[in-house]
Amino acid sequence: MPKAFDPRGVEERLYAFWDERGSFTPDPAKGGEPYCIVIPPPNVTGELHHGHAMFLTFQDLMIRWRRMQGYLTLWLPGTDHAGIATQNVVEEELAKEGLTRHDLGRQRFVERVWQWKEKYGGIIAHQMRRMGASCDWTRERFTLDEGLSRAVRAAFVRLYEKGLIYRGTYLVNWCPRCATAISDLEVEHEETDGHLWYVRYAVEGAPQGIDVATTRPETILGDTAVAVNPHDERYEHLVGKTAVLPVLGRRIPIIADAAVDPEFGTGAVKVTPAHDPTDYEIGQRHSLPFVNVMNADVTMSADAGPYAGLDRYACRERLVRDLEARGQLVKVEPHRYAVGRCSRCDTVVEPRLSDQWFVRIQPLAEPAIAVARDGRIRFVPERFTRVYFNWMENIRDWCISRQLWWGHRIPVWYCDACPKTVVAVDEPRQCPGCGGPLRQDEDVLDTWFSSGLWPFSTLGWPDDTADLRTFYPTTVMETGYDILFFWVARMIMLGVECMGDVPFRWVYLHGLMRDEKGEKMSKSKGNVANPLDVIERYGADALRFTIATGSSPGNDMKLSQERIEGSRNFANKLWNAARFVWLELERHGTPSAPPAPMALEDRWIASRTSEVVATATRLLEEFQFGEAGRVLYEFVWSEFCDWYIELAKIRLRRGDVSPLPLLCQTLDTILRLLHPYMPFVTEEVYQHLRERAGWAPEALIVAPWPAPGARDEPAEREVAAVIDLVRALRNLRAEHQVATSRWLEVTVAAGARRTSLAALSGAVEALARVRPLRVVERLETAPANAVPVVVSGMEAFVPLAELVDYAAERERLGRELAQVEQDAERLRALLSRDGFVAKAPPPVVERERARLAEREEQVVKLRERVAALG
RNA sequence: GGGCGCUUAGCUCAGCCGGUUAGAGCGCCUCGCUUACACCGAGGAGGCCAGAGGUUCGAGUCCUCUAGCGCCCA
Repeated sequence: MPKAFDPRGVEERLYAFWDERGSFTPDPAKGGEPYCIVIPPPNVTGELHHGHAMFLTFQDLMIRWRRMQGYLTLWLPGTDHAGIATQNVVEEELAKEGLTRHDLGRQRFVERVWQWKEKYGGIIAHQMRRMGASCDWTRERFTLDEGLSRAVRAAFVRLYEKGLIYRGTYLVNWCPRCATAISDLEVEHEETDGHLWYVRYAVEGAPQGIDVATTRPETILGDTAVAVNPHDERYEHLVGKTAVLPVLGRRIPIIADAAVDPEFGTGAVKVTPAHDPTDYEIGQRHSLPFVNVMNADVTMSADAGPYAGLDRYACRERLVRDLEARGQLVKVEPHRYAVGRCSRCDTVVEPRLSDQWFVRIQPLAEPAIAVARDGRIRFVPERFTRVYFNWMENIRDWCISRQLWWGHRIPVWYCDACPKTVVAVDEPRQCPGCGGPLRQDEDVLDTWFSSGLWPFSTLGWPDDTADLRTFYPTTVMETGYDILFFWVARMIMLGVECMGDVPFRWVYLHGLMRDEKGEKMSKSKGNVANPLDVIERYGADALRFTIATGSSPGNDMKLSQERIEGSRNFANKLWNAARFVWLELERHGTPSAPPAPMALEDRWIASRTSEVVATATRLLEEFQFGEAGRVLYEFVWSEFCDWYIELAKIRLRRGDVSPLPLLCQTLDTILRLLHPYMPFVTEEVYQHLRERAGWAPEALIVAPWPAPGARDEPAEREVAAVIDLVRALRNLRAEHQVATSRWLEVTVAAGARRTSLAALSGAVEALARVRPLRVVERLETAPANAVPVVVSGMEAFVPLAELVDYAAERERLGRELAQVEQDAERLRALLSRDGFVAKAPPPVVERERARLAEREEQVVKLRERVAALG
C-alpha cells in the first residue's frame, strides 16, 4: 500500500468492479425485505452540479447501508426530459447558428433535442458513476422512454375518463418568450418599482367622470367594466351608469363588486377580464365580455384598435402619452407591486386567456392530504408536513398543457370531419364516429405531469410487473425541499390516484447547496461548480463525506474547500491506519481469534466499537446522516488511531501479536460503517487487507452491516482513566517544557486502579515517555522533590526537582483545587436542591452523586498535595 | 398579510426525547520530521448559546415577546 491514498484511478476501477459483479442489481432470489429509492431524475438540460452531488450522496448512503443490512435494495436511476428548460437550451444553441426552432420545424427540432439528450444523458450518467452512485443501471429510465410515455398517456386517459382532466378557455400564466402557458408554481413573484397611473373615464350623465388607477395601462384597451366596492358611498351614485373607455370609446358599465378594495387607488378600478385574474372572476360574476387585446407574442391584437401590432410596453407608452394629450391622465405615482416572472427565462408573465388542459385538483388533493395526516407518508424533518398541508389545502387546478415541442404530446385527437374528440392511450387510426381523419392536439404536457408518475411509471406501470409488485410503494423519497410542491406533492396525488397507495413511505428533504458565500447556485450567477472538478482534486469520498457530515436535515449548506480538504485528510487517515494493520499482518501473518482473557485495551476498543455501531445505526435509522458520520469520524481518528493503534504498538514491538485480532476486527467494522459514506477508500482498503486479514466477504459493498456487541463498562472506565493519566503527564511535560527525549520516573498511587494501571504500565511508559513507572496502591508519604498530579482517582509523582518552582506548583495545584471545589460545591447544591432528588430520574441523581464523591476525593488529595508543598 | 427557518468559539457549522463543566473542522499559540499517516503527532488558548420574560428540580434545547438575517406562500 502506498503511503498516501490517491483516489485517482482507484475509484473508476472499483466502480467497474462493483458494477461488473452485479452489486447494484437486486437479486430477488436472495430474498430480503424490499428497500427502494427512485432517483429524482436530473434534467437533461446540462451537467450535474453540487446540488445533484448532495442527493446522490444521501441516496447512495441509504442504499449502501440498507444493502449491507440485507434488504432487497433497488436504487432506480434516470433522467427527466425537462420540457421548457431543455427546449430553451437547445433553442439557445440554435440561436448561435442563427436559427430558430421554426426554421427546423417540429420534427427536426425534436430530433435535435434528442441529440442533446443523448449527449447530456451520457455525461450525467458518467458523473453519477464518478460520485459512486450504486444505482441499478439495468433499470435506468428516461421520462420520454416508450414505457414511460405510455404511462403518461394511460394516466391522462384515466384522469380524463374520471372527469379529472378537462379542457377550457381560462386565464393562465403566459410566458411570451417561451410562448407557452406555465403553471402557477412556475411564476416567480418579485417586488418591483413601478407606477400607478390614474386615468379619468368619462361617465354618461356624470360630467365629473370616474378616476381609476392601474399598474398596467395597456390593458385599458380590454376593459369591459369599471368596478367599485358595493359599500363605497363615494361611488354609490355611479353604479349602474355607463363609462366610456378612453381612446376606443367603448361603452362599459360601472358595476359594484366586493372584490374591489376601496383603499386601493381611488377605490374605483378598471375591469379587464381577459387580462387579470381578479378581473376574470369579476367578469364571470357579472357576465362581462372578455376582450383579448394581446396576441401570443404579447403584441397588441386587432381588438386594440389603433395600437394593434405594438408590443405591450410600446403600447403602454403610447397609450399613456395619448391619455395625457387628451387630458385623461390624472396623475402618476411611484408604486411597488409584485410582478410575475417566468421561472425559466425571467420574462414578465402575462395573464392570458387561452385554451388549455387542466387537472381538477381537489379530488386528488384530499386523499393526498389524508395519507400525510394518518402517517402513511412521513416527512423528515417533520416541519415540512405543515408546509405540505398548507399548500395542498389551498391548491388550485393545475394547467398541464404546454405550447412546446419537446415533451409528451397530449393523447387527444380531434376529428376534422365531425365534432368528435378521441382520448386514447394508443393512437387511433381514424375517427371512431365518422371514420374521418384525426389530428392530434398540438400541445405537450407539463413535465411535472410525467415526473409525478415517476415512482410507478419507472417500475412498469400501467402493466402489472414484478418490479411494481415488489418495490411499490417505494421506501424513501429523498429530494430538496425546493421541489416539495412541484414534485413531491404531485407524486403523492398521482400515486394515490393511479396506484391506490402512497408512492413512498418517507420523504426526506435536504437543504439547498450554496456556494462559499452562501449564495444559491445557479447557472445565471455562474457559481455552479462541476462535482467532477472536486472529485479530480480530492476524490469522491472527500466530496461525499463533506456533504454528508457538513449538513443537517432540511438545512442549506455551504460547500467550503477547507471542509473538503478535511474530509480528504480523513480518508487518508483511514488509509494509513489500515496501512499500519496491513504492515503488521505482513510481519506476523493472519491473526487467529483473540486470546482469552483479552487484554484490557482490547476489551476497551471492542466495547467502544459496540457503542459506536449501536449509535451510528440508530442515527442512520433516524435520518441523522451528519451526526452518524461525525460519530464515526471521531471514533476512527480519536479513539482507534490516537489510542488503540498506539496502545497496540506497544505489545507488537515486543513481539506480542495478541493485538492483531482486535486490530483487524475493529478495522473491519470501521470499514463497514464508513462504506456508505466513503465507498471507494473503504473498498480499496478492504481489498488490500482482505486476504491477509482473513475476511470472508469478497467485497465490502456486500459485507453485512455490523451488529453491536456487548459493552464492557469496567474496561471503558479503566482505560479512560489511564488515558487521562497519560494526558496529564504529557500536559505537565509541556508546561514545564521537558523535552520529549527526556524520560521521567513516575510513581503512581493508584488505589483501586492499581491492577488496571499495572496492566497498562507499558503503555503509560511508552505514551508518556516514562521510565520506569512504579505503581503502588498508596503511599504513606509523598516522594520528596516531586511534582504531584491528581487525576482520575490516582496521584502521580513526577520527580522534576531541579525544574520545579515550588511556589508556581503550589499555585497550579491551588487553581486546580479551587476549580474542583467549585465543581463539588455546585454538585452539592444541585443534590440538596428542593425537588432534584425527588423529581429527577434516579439514574441522573445517581450519576450526580457519583460525580460529587469523585470530586470530594479529589479535593482531599489536592489539599494534601498543596499542604505537602509547603 | 400568513407561514417557516436561522442567530452557538476568530470563521464555517453540529448539538437527536430538556439532564455533567456546550462540541467539531478550519484558523490561532507552544513543541515535535518517533519505523501507519506532515493529508501527521503532542499540548494549549478561545463561548453571557441574539435580547427579554416564562415553564421546570434542571433550559443552548420547551413556551411567549423583541430585534436582525433568509426563505416559502398569497
